[in-house]
Amino acid sequence: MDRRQKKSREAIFNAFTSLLSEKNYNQISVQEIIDTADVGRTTFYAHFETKDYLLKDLCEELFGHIIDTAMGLPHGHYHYSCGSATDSVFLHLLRHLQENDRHILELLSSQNNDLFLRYFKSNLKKLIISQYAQKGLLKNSKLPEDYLVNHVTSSFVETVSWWLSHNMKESPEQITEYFLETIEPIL
Amino acid sequence: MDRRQKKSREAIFNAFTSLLSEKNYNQISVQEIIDTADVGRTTFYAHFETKDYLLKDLCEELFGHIIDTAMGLPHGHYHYSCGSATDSVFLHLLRHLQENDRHILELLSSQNNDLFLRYFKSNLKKLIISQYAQKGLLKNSKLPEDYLVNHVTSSFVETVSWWLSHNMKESPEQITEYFLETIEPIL
DNA sequence: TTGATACAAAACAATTTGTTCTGTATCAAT
DNA sequence: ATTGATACAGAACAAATTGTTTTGTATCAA
Repeated sequence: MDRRQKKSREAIFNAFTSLLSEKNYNQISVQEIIDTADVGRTTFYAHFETKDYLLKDLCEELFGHIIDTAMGLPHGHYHYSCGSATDSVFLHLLRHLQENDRHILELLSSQNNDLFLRYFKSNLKKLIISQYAQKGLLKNSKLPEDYLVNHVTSSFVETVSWWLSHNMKESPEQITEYFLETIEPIL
Repeated sequence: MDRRQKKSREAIFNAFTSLLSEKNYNQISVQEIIDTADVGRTTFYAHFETKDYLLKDLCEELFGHIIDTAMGLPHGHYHYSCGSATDSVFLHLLRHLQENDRHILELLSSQNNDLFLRYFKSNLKKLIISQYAQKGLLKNSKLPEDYLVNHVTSSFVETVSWWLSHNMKESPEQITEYFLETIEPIL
């Protein structure tokens, strides 16, 4: 990709991220983003069709990256090693989040919380499916598989959300244990 | 309240609801709401400060009503009667939703899903707290109480959401069993 | 060096927002 | 039935926003 493109795209992402951490998505205008990023109006619309697409692209970069690295990991087997959870994908995800790559934590803690949690969830679901559902590891239950997948996914997202609202006082290991405590009994 | 006020307020709510079921919240302008509701611009702003407040008020009416009637119910004891779930508050809520009061289902199934689910969740949390947490019924566990409250609340909201996405093919009783299956083991 | 392209700047019409004015219709209370 | 209060419609308004278009310049990769 052209250096100029990359630079502009990055500048817009940064401006958008910065604005999102201090005000509501709906209250951010394209004009503000342009001014903050210090790029021309033409440039913005050359990169992003609308503000919604900007959000979508940003989220795909953020969560896509996190989930993809988790996808590459050797598949965990938390359902065999109840309790310890040291090699859970979930623990890996939490540690990754803790590194706060690209201010992702600010976004997940912002007023627009739910905006990002939604994208987080949709990406995470893919991971859950590829790691567990596809292998039939979620079938030992009275519950429909897609209900179970959704439950596990949203429970993890909610766990992260709760963790953030507590200013991440707990360790990733502790949070992983909390999470596994809620889902292991039903798997 | 003045009949005229009630009439205008109702007309705006209906217009808003109708628009929400066919397009995204962000893409609905005050102008559209005004035109659909057939009220003057002055009237709209006399009732609602902004579009966001309109949404907030609508949600409070919708969920406040449902939750309040559930609040009035004799407190359930699902944690004693594992499995049957016939007198669960949750079952009552599902039945209430099924009646589709004021097109609440259309809203909960709309593109703006998460918008309403957030309000649903925040109201539901109050109910959960008043029915269970306050009585210390959620303490038999290794998990922090507020984590547990959040888990139970969001699990129910997710369950409802899943139900809706399945066009509510299952009975409220069946859904209640699914839900209790996921949370009873950890209480 | 060259041709392609990403860009800035400016101008543009169309739309939106929230406010303010004037006059009218409806209300509840006497 | 009359009255005073108020909710309303309609219109006009400035300010801001949106997305597009045009023109010229700077930067790119080859």
